[in-house]
Amino acid sequence: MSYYNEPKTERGQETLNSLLKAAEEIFGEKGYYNTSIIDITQRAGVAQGTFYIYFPNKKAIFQALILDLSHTLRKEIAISIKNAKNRMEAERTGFRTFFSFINRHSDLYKIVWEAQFVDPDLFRAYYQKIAKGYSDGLANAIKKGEIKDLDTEMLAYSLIGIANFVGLRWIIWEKTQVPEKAFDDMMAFITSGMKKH
Amino acid sequence: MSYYNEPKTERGQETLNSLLKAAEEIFGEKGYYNTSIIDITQRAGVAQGTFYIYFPNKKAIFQALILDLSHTLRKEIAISIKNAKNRMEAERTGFRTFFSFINRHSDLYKIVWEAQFVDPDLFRAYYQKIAKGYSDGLANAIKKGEIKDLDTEMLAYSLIGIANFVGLRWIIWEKTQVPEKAFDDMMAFITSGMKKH
DNA sequence: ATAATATATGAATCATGTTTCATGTTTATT
DNA sequence: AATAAACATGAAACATGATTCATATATTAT
Repeated sequence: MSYYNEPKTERGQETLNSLLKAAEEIFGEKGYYNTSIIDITQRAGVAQGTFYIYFPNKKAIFQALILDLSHTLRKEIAISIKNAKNRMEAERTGFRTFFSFINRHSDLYKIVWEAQFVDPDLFRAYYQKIAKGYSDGLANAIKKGEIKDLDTEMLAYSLIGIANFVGLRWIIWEKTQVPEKAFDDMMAFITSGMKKH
Repeated sequence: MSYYNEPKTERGQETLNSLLKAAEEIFGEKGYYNTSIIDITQRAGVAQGTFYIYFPNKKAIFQALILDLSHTLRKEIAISIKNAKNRMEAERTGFRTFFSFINRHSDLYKIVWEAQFVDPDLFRAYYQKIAKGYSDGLANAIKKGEIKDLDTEMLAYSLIGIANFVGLRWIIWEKTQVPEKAFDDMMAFITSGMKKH
């Protein structure tokens, strides 16, 4: 299931890429509703009509971006925590990767949040998929006795919430890294919240 | 500083109230950008032009709603935690009040999140104000030795993040209360994350 | 080289929505 | 009761932007 028309030639693929790249940039800058097809095609360097060769409508390119983001982010985090020795180490590495990711893609961070208004079901699916993977990892850690036996779904959403709002405070608003002291304290808070006795 | 023209008569005050109420409902249902002035005036039962007697433009009524929400929510939480015996009890009560509030105002919950795209500065100010009050309360608890000495701003944003995403998962998406087991586990997580040794 | 397919163009077509304004009605003031 | 100030109306002016389409060019297959 794809939100765009698969190009059959090299040239077509390049045009599609230009459109996606332009859309990502401008949606990140001005938001979905303040972005016009003209904005996108102009930055991509193609005519207005060309847009509709690849996408049936404006919403479709937004949806395509969300899917792409979701995939890239989850993959990047999964790879980064692959070799963690235990759950606590996985959490620390996962948070680092997430912050690094939104640092490099602050435009996509905004895109995901706006999805709540452009396509609520997709927004929900996005977080549900992340939360599902998170929950499973936590359930595993509980089985191994690495952390307390708490409701894993609640825990997943809590940790996602922490990541999002701490990221919002420093990376999105301040355009800086999360200060080391804040990061360490955050991990201390999470760690003692989850660890046994 | 106000975003609307103060009515001088009883009749004017009623019309203003109708407009605000209608806007709150429709913004919550369809989002800011999918709501037209016609939608608002129709539901309020007044003519299109009447809107501009009270608000200079569409954005202004949205901003007025945010300010109103911000004020009501902070006040409600402040009152609810006034008589808490200690910080942990204040947290538990504060979370309960927050969830109850968004349960009664799920439309306003959506309005605040959309503010990020309609008026980013106002969105930021909204959370900064909440975070500031939260931080101060936490700093006080640290001084009293009730909780660990952690970066209070980080802690404030983390707790706001937890509340928002757990609320999103159950109250907004599922339209139910947060299950008791999840709520208790959430408080257990937060409590052991903050308490000393 | 020719036909078939894919890609590209941009002006025209729809569709919508914000804001203004000339005019009329209601309420408060004297 | 007369006058001024507030409030209300809805059609017109103004602005924008998504989508379609007839036409043209480029690429691939035969």
